[in-house]
Amino acid sequence: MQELTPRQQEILLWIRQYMVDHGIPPTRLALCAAMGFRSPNAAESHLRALERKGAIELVQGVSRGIRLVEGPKEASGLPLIGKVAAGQPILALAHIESYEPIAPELFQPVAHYLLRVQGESMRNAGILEGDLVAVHHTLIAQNGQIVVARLEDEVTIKRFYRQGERVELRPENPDYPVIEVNLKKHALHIEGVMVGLIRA
Amino acid sequence: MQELTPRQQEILLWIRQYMVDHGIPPTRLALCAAMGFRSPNAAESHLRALERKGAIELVQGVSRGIRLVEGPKEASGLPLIGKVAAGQPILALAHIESYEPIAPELFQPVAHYLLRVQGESMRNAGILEGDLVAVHHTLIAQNGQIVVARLEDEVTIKRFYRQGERVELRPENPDYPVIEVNLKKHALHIEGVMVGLIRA
DNA sequence: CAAGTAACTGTAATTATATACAGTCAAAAG
DNA sequence: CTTTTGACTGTATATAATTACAGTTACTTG
Repeated sequence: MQELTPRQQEILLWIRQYMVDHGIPPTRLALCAAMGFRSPNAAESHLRALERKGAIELVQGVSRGIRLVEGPKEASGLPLIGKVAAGQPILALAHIESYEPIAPELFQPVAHYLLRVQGESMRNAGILEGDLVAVHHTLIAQNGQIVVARLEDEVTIKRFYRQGERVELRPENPDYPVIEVNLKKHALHIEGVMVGLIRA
Repeated sequence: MQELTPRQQEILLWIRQYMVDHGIPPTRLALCAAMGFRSPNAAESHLRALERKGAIELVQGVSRGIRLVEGPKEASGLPLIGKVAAGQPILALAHIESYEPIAPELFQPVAHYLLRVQGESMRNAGILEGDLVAVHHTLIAQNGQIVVARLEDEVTIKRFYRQGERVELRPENPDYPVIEVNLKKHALHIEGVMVGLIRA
């Protein structure tokens, strides 16, 4: 799909909303009225442009023959992140293993991606190996929150505690060590906080 | 919605399919052609009957102004079961607290309902208080499976072990007792097995 | 500057579509 | 038996809706 002008984008959004509200696509006259045009031909013109740019499909000679071009499957699920390459953003396309049919809004705050748990370091928090952790992307965490942290090139899920320049990434399993980080010496990035879990 | 005749049901299904295939509702002429009518008025007639019976809504004077009356939300989610009354089936309407926007097929085998976990008896299995357990309805369980069991009037989630007439419902937390049941003396019903978990 | 695109106005013709009106026949229920 | 409902036929009319054709103005790019 090609780049849309602001006006075209506005019209596309309006069409989408109309379909949500009414259950059918709009007519040219409806679009004309909504956009304040004085001629239905302006509406027709815009629809033709949106079709040319690949945003919609028009069915010739069919009343309300407007189809939104569906986005790819990622529009309706959560990406499951696999191996994260050093230095790359976590949501880089190359890291996405699959999309899971899970509504992001199931979680609060909304989830942005899923990570598969490896190991049993968080077992006592009810987080088992193989579970999918739902993560809300944020750069800031509160003490006590379970975070996705990137330490050097390692991505890990731990409970976060910070005091000044000192950070502790605590496991929820006594068999695992606390990871202590001096922020003056080591790079530590918060990638997000855990907002939920799926065991499937 | 009132009872539909077989022909009306057939037409309703056809309308639904048309909308899936074309992204818009059908015209009377389209329905007429599909059903082999010689007059569009037969189509109109059926639509009127479907409207009267509450299966669709017709928008007067609007081309393709046909709306399927949405089924209740249960069509697209999993029921969350609340308090189960003695002697009543678990999926009785009165037990359903809400529907959660979770695809049943996320789990394998497919989930039929959700139960909220109460207490910490299954903590060491990563099942915490407040979690939603996804349950596949079945009357038969294997040893070692986590089941939803009904003992007298109590519904409980435990790990199932059976030997002859003796059943153990084992917690996953040493602070809780094993429940031993003699099937000759007490009624025990398996309501389903756990197939997944959601923490949201 | 010319050409192309975007964003419209204006008008009318053509086609799509819903609906009105009149009717028949069959089956079921009271 | 009568009435009602279901399931259609038949025809025509009125309205909804798309689209064609002609145009203007503003902005951007080569």
